[in-house]
Amino acid sequence: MPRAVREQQMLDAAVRIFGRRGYRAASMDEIAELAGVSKPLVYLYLNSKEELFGACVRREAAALVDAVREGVGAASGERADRQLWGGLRAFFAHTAERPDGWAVLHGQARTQGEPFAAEVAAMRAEVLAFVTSLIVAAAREAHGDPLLPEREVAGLARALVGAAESLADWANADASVSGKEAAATLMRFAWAGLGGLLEGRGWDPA
Amino acid sequence: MPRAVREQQMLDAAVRIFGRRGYRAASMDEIAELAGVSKPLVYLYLNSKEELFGACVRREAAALVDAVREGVGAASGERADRQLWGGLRAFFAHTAERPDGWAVLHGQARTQGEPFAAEVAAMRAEVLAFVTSLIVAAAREAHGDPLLPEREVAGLARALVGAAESLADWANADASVSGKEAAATLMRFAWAGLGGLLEGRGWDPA
Amino acid sequence: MPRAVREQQMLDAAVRIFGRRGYRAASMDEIAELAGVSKPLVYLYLNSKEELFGACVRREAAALVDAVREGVGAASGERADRQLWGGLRAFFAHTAERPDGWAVLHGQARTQGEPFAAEVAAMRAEVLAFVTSLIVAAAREAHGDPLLPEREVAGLARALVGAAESLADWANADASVSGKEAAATLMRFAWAGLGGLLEGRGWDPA
Amino acid sequence: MPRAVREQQMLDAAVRIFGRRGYRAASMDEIAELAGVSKPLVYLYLNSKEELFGACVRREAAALVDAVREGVGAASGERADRQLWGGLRAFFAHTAERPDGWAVLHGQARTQGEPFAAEVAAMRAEVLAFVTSLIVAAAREAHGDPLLPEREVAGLARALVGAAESLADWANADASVSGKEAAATLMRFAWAGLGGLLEGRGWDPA
DNA sequence: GATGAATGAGTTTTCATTCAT
DNA sequence: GATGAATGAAAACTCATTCAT
Repeated sequence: MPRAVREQQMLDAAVRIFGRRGYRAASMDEIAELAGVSKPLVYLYLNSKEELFGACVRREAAALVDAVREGVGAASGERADRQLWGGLRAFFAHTAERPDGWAVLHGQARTQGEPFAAEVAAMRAEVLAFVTSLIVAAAREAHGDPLLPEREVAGLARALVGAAESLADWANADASVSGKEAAATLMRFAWAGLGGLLEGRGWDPA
Repeated sequence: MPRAVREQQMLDAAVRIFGRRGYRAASMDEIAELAGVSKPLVYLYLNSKEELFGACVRREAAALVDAVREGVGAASGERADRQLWGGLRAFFAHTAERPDGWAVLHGQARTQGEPFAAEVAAMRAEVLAFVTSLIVAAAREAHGDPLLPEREVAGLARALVGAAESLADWANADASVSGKEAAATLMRFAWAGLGGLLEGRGWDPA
Repeated sequence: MPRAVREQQMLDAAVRIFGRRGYRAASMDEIAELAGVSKPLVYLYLNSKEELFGACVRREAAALVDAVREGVGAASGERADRQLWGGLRAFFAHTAERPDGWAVLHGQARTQGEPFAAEVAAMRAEVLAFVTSLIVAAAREAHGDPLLPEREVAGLARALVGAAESLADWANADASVSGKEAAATLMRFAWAGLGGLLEGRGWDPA
Repeated sequence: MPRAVREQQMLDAAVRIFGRRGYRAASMDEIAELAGVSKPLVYLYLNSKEELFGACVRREAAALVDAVREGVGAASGERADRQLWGGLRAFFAHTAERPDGWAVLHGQARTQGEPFAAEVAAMRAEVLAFVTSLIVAAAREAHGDPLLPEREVAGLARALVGAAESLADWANADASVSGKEAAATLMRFAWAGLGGLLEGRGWDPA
C-alpha cells in the first residue's frame, strides 16, 4: 500500500484517538492498532508522537478553514449578512461532520503548549479575519462608513467566534440541537446586535 | 498543622500544576513537592489522582459560581441589565485573578472524560440559569411579556456564556486586554442584540 | 534497607554487567535484576543509564588510582625503583582482583564518547603523573640531573602505562600468567630500558 | 556496478560507522545510507550485522598485518633492529592513516565477545610472532645465543605491542604527536631495554 | 539486481500507588 | 500524623531483519 494512503489512515486514526482520549492519554499503540499498522511504521512515517499530533492539528485546521472559506465564498458577491451566514453554516456543518477533528483543535491543541497552541491560534486568526472583514463590510453597507472603532470590531469578532465555538460543542454534545438551528440562533442574535451597535443602540454602564 | 489547612495547600498546589501541565502531564510528585508535603500524605488525604483532580474541579467551580452569584446579587433589586453587567464583571475579574483555576475548569476538566466533564457541565448549567433568568427578566421589563421561545433563550444564553469564556481566555492571554474592556464590549453587543431581537429586528435567512 | 547500601549494590551489579556486556549491550533490566531490586528504584537512585555508567566509571577509577597511590606510597622514602615496583604490583593486583571494574575502565569507558572518555583520561593522567615523577626521580638518583627531554619522558611514561594496561588484559585473560610475573617482566624491561637511555645507550635510526 | 566493488563500499561505510559509534550503537540504516545503497542489499551481500562486523574486522586486521609485514620485509636481510624499526613505523603509519579501522580493531572488536575478540587475538598473535622472532634474532646477533627464557620473551613482546597500541591511540588523539616520533621514542626505549636485559643489567626485586 | 513497505522484539524511562516504620 | 523505601504497569521509541515486487 502506497505511503501517502497509509499516512492518511494513520492521521485518521490519530485524530480519532487524540480527539477522544486527549493528547497525553492517547497511546501510540492504540493509534497504530486502529490504523491497522504496526507502531514502527507510524514512527517511520511520522517520526514522533509530537509530530503526529502536529500533523493532525495542521490537517484538521486546514480542513476547517477551507470549509469556512468555501462557505463564505459560496455567497461572494452577495451582501455581508449572506456571506456571514454561509460561513457560520459551513462552520457548524463541518464541526458536526468531524467531531473528533474539532475536539483535537478546540479541546486538545489549545492546551498542549506552544507549537500546537500557536497553530490553533493561527487558524483562529484566519477565521477572525473573515469575520472581521464581514463586520466591516456590513457596517459599510448599512452606513457607508464604519462607525465602530477597530478595537471594538476585534472584540466583537472574537465574541462571535467564541460563541460559535461554544455552540458547536453544544450541538456536538446534544443530539437534539442541529447545526442549522445553532447557526440560526447565533446569526439572528449577532445580526441584531451588530445592527443595534451600528445604530447607536449600545449599552452604557453609566 | 490542621488537616483542613494542609488540604487546601495541596489543592492550591494541585490546581497550579493541573492548570499549567494538564491532567495527564501533571505528576503527583510535582504536586506533593509544591505543596511541601510527602506523597503518601497526599494519598492519605485525597486518595488518588482522580479524586484530587475532582476536588480541584469542585473547589474552583464553586468559587467561580459564587463569584458570579455575588456579582449578580450585588445588583439585586436593580434592573436586569445591571445584574447581567455585575455578573459579567465578576466573571472576568475572577478568571483574571485565578488563571490556573480557570485553566483547570475550561482547559482541562472539560476534556478529561465523564466525571469531570459532568462537573463542569453542572457549573455551566448554574451560570446558564442565571443568564437565562436575566434574559427573561429583561424581556419582561421591556415588554411585560417574553416574546422569545424558551428554546431560543437557551441558545442565546449559551452563546453569551460561550462568548464570555472565549473573551476570558483572550484577556488572560493578551495583557493589553483588561477584563473590564472585554466585559464592556460583550455587554454592549449582547444588550443591543437582545433588544433588537425583542423588538423583532432579528435576521431571517430568507 | 538504607539508600547508601542499595546504591553500592546497584553499582556492583552495574559494573559487572557493563564490564561483561559493554555499555550499549547492557540492559537496565539485567542490572536491576542482578542488584535484586526493581528497575524504577535504579532510576530513582541513579537517574539514567548514562549517569549510572558515569557513577561506575568514577567509582572504579577512584579505586584504581587509590590502589596505585597506596602501592607507591608504601615505598615512600625508598628509591624510585622500589616505588615504581610498588605501584606496578598494586596496579596488577587491583586489575586482577576487580576484572569487571578494569573492563569498564579500559574496555568500555574509553570508547563511549566524551563524558566517559574524559573521566578515564583524567584517571590515566593521574597515573601518568606518578610514573613521570618516578622516571624523573630515577634519573636524578642515577645522574643527579635529568638528561632526558621532558617530551621524551612523557612518551616513555605513556609507553610504560600502555604496556602495563596491555599486560593486565593478558593476565586477566590467561590464568597461567600471574600479576606478579607480569609486573616483574615489565619492571625488569622498563628499568633496563630507562637505565640504558640515561646512560646514552639508546637506539638511533641512522 | 560489480558486486565486489559494492561490497567494498559497504565495508568502508561500516568500518567508519562501527569505528565511530561502536558496534551496538551503529545502525544498519546509517551504514546503508552512508554506503549509498538500500538496506536489503546490505543484507543480501553480508547477511547480518554480526557478519558485517566480522567482515570489517577481518579486512582491517588483514590490512594491518599486511602493513606490518611489509614494513618488516622492507628491511629483510638487514639486522633485527632495522626490521623492528620498519615494523613499528609501518604500524604507526597504518593506524594513523586508517583511524576508523584501528578503532574497530582496538576499540570495538576486542570488547564484543567471542567471535570478534578471537579474530583480534589472532591478528595480535601474528604481530606478536613477528616481534618475538625479532627479539630472538636480536639476542642471537648480540650473543650468538638466546639468554632469555621463552616465557620472558613472550612477556616482552606483549609489553612492546601493548606500548605500541597505546602510543598509536595517543598519536591519533593528539595531533601534535606524529607517528614517527612515537615510533622513535618506543624504539629507543625498547632497544635499550632489550640490550640491557641481554647484558644482564635487569632489575631484581630483592 | 535492487528496493519500498513493513514488523517483532526489545530498549530506556515514567508514574500512580503502597507498605513498614 | 508522616515518611523513606519500593514497585507493577505501561509509555515512547529504536532496530535488525524480511517480503513482495
